[in-house]
Amino acid sequence: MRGVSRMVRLRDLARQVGVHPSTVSRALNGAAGARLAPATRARILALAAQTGYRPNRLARSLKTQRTRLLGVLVPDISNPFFAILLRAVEQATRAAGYSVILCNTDDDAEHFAQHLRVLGEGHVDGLLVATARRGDPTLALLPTLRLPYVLVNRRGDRDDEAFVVSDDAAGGRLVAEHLVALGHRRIAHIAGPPDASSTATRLAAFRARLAELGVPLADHLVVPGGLTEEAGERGMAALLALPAPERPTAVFAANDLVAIGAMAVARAAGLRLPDDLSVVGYNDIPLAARVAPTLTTVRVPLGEMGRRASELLIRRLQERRAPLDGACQTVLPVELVVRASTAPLLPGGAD
Amino acid sequence: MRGVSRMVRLRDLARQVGVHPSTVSRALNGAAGARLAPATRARILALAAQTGYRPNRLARSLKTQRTRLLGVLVPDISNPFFAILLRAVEQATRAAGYSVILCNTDDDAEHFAQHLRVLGEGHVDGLLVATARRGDPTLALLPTLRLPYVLVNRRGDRDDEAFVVSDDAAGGRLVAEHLVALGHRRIAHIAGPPDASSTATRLAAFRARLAELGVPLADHLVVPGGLTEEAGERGMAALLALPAPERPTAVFAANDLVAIGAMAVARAAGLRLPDDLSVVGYNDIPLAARVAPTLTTVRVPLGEMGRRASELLIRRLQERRAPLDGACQTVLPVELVVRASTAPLLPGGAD
DNA sequence: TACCATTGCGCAAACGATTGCGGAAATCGT
DNA sequence: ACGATTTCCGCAATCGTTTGCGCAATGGTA
Repeated sequence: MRGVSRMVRLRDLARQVGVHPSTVSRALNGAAGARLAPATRARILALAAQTGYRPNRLARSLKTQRTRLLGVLVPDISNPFFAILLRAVEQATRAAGYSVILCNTDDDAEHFAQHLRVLGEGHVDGLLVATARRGDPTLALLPTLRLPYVLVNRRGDRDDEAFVVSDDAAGGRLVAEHLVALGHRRIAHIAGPPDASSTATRLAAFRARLAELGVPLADHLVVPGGLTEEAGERGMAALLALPAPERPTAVFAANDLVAIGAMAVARAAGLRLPDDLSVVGYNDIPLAARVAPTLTTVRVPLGEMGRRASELLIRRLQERRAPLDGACQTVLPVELVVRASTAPLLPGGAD
Repeated sequence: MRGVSRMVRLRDLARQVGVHPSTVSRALNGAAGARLAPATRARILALAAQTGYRPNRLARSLKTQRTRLLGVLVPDISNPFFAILLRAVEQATRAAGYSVILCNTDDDAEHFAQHLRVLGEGHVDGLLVATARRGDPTLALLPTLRLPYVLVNRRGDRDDEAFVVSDDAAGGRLVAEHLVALGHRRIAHIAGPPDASSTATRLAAFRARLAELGVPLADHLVVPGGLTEEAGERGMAALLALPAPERPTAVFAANDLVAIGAMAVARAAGLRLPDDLSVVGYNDIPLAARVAPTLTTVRVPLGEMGRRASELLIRRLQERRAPLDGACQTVLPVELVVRASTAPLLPGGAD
């Protein structure tokens, strides 16, 4: 009705070849154990190729209950961290024959719930969730959709969920050790969202390791932040507002973007980096090696994380009702990358 | 079959209320001119709310031929430019009740064609294409899908296509004028893909304006590049390999990422920026204001572009077969943002 | 020739919604 | 109280596939 020539349907092929539609379906899908005369199959395939027949996915999906579409929920796609994660996910899922529906939540429960409502209406086979926040009641809606899902980068409240994350605790400890080894004693943190397991775990481990090393993290040197450059600016502004003797000599930022925002404000305030102030980021996005000074940070295997999560989800789609064994909960190792934004506390001090 | 309790269907509601499924459909869709007893409608709506009924989108889409899904094709989502564009698109389409299927093409014709094949199978209502490349034969597949589409950021070969782009010609001219005004005479360009209308148009206008100003662009100072930091590194390396007297005093990079890569290499080679070398980027991604030195660039209204393109596509979806009038081809203005990466040619020169 | 296996393919019922049409019931005017 | 309208809603077809079941040939064996 809508175009000049309607789309060619299975039924049309059947009529032209002179067989029943079901036969065409079997010929095209090469169903296992399809008892079908090679000659007929050949005639059908030839005509299909010639007419450029493409099966209607909607109809197929309605019947088979599988769409080969995956929903991916991320907080903010303009954040390079999630963009790179998404890229890896898209590549891995495409290789497996799936496409991706992108959902941006802005870390907002209402947006999250709204997306979940849409996704639950049957257009996706499974979910990849990078937006989990602990204690978020809307996260509990997830299991009610009866869709397989895998959490990525952030864990949720439950212990029986599939997830692929990186070792945030180890990352937090590495940063603590690095800064203390450089001689820093007044150390600050610009925090991420307190309810994201990734940033919360980092902070907890950072704090614990500092305490172990005899340099406890002062509460007033932990300022609230976020995941953006603006958050870094605000956080650093708060730290600079402290009386001079209380100001930190080193700052651990929730992520690289926050670190970059913080460095901009510090420099604008006349501080020399890293001499007057050491800054550490997190994630090692490509940019971290480009800013001046180049950023000391913790490398998270972003591509690996996206790929593993995608593969896990797809595996779980195939073997429905697979039990949740250890292979479904993955923690990937991280690595400290020392660059030019951190330096020993006292210039000239040997150790 | 698959869960404990099956999903509740239209038919189930009908049975419980004691009406025909078609009545339930009419009650829920509030069809215009739906003659329906308020009491029945109320009973149906109440039960629907109580059971948390959600219509099956696949079935609905099969019948109505509309999925409320849009395909978005971008070259590389990990490039902040496209990530930000995509974010704007996602926001605008969500507001209109559409979701987005993300397709990464890596500027590769084979990937593009592959995605197009999938998208043509009926899961999307329309396409937003940010990957157009002139002379690309696979781009000609686009109209064969019989799907409405809008090109964004890059134009194609045809004049009768809907598009929303920014004024690349004006951008190229602005950069030319800026650099010449600063006194530069040996000016280089690290090019983007020659078949992307955006970068090609910029270069052509840049070259033309330079010629008008009496500072023609030397062919050997136009080096091939790309859109990534690596491309910027390679491009700058090529320029630095020139004998010293031929080296440029200013470089216009295809985009901000390329500029950042180029600056890193230049600095590593011992050049002081901007004193020894001025660098101009393009797009004004958020990062451009964060690198050191902060980057002179051309601001492209990215959010506006994504929003306008989305709205245009959605409008064209609604009024099918709308003629392609002027409102379907939009060119958005750009603006030069002067920061610290460009400086007058001769330090101390008054003008 | 009769019988059984096997192969090839058609039939029809799904999947879960939407929608033009028409019949029955309610309402109205006289 | 009766015909003409109007209002409400059911019927059945449709969207384009997939798939269990079973009928008719075909081929092989006794």
